[in-house]
Amino acid sequence: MAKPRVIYWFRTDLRLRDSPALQAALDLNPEAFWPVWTWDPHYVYRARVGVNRWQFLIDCQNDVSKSITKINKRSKLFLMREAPQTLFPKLFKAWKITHLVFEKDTDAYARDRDTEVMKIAREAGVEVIVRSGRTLWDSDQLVEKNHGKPTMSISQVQAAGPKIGNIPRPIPAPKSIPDPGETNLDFEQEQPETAPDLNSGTRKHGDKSYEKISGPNGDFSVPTLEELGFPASTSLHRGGEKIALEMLDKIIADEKYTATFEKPNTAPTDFEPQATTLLSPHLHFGSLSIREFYWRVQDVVDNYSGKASQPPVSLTGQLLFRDMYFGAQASLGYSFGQTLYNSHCRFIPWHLPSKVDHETKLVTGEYHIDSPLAEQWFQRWKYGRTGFPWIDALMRQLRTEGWIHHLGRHAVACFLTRGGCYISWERGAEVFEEWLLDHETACNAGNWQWLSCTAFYAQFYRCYSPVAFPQKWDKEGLFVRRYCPELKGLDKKYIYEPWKAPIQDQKKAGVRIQGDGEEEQEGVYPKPMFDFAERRTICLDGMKKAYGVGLYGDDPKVIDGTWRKLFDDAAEGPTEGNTFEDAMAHDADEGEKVRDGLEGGDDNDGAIQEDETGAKEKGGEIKGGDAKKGKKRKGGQGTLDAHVKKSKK
DNA sequence: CTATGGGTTGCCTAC
DNA sequence: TGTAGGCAACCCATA
Repeated sequence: MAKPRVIYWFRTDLRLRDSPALQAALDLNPEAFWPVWTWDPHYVYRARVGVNRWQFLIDCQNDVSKSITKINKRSKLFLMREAPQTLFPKLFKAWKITHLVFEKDTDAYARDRDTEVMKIAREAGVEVIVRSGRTLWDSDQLVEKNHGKPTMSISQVQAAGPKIGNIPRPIPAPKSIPDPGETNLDFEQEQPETAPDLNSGTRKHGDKSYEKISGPNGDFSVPTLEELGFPASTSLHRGGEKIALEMLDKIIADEKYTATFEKPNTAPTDFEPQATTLLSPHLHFGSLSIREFYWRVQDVVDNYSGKASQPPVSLTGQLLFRDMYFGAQASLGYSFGQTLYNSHCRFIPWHLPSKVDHETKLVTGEYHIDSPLAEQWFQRWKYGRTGFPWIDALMRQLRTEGWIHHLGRHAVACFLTRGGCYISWERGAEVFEEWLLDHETACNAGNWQWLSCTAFYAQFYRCYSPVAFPQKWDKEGLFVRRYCPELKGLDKKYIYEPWKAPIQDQKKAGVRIQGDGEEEQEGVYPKPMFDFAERRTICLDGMKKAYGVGLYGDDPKVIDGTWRKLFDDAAEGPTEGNTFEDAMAHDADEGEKVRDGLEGGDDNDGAIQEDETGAKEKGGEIKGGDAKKGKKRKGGQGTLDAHVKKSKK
């Protein structure tokens, strides 16, 4: 019998140490062994990936490639610029492959992709070996032990996990890797569908990564940002297994930190160094094994002489949350990443709701601009120009460095959704998806649902203040001064509410608090975009109302638009509730028309119609007639006074 | 069935 | 400077 000819398919497991799937591949004792990465157009064009995360991925790929070459100088990571679904059938044949091995991935798209690849392999007579390794416990098993239901609380994970068994100890990196076989390719490269390209806004020129299947030099090398058309990374956080293990070593060496870590007591305002581990991007790309992290920490905890912290606040507790979100996603699939058709996500009539294709039941990637004012708030939030320094500093840190502290994420997420703007959590999740180095679909969607009180968490009356919360950690405002340098000279008395600084103080500090942040101006910081206390009250009322109505994303009333009957106009959000009698008539239509009907857009197309550039900055346009028109049309949407009065009755 | 306590990470005021 | 209780009130697991 011929010896195995094996492709090991790297995906979110960019490491050599503690990779159960890689070990399984090597255990086949292959005659020829190709470590492969497929440059999937779905990731390149259809996922939101900012330049910093591209760099991190490339770092990880280069590092794993180097590590392979170190063990066998004839081998490396063979990066092929084509979708796996079309590449593999050709590759199986050309290289006479007998086995395909990879780590299990429960992301919704990954499942579809892998199902297709497994079918292709079966047809080609190639044996597929899949090993779980991305989470503490296999997510499907976790769901099974949770009575077949998505894991929606940490106590469920703590009950279900141990029923599967103990968390395995990490296995060492392989000491040898067999030679690859031939690497000639005598087939054509399938050209990808490049549109829509969700990353076109970041590219400075067109993507060149599909010009040749083996790369510009024909050596299967890892792409460069230049090849992808992106500018240079702006983050100092770097990827790769080597770096990840060094970081872990450093953390573990500090026994007290490791054993007594309590997440809620770490300061979100700390920078250089940050208060948490910064290992999350490595867990995402797999440059660090989750079991490696778990056991290195657990061993310190077990040997600690003092009082160690416990899950869920401890370091290992953080990993449980990750498994919880993975379990929820494994069970709910695509719907976990959106509100509509999500059986476990509460329906709240947020502003800027996602557009949904009712045939596929999936969000389209676009959204309805039901309120120009909300859109303006959203843009100001995204680019760190809200006029609230704590929020702006965090958003600027996120954009330039790709990472913010977990509690900082709480602050900006609460502010955008239930505690300020009343904008859909899905808008915020998209921004995080683009900018976070550690973006993990399951964790991102889960945490946004948590913070917006649509799932996992329900105490919506606990609301983060953009002034009081950072005061708890950083009275001097050092964090704000670092990321909003125009406020550097301001007295600490005003650092979180600069609009209160008298004009003399502003002059002394060399900053003027004026304008709406639409355009950046040297020495100018915008006024706050709303009165936070007022907005907090309005949002709280809206949440109370929506909780009372009690709809979830898969409710027929949510899908067909009749949810409006259950809301009145006192509820914040584009409800136009029971005063909008004709809305139902429009909703009888199918598909996109349903959502269009929901707009109640009859005579105001100019004000509410979004266009291709809708998500981009609109300059002064919003502020002009449109904003006024929107306000008027919504009758209370932007009229804070009316809402405040109503909320006080 | 109801009652009760807990839930990784709120804010404010009083002592 | 730290802590307790009120605030208004959510869901869920358990008894």
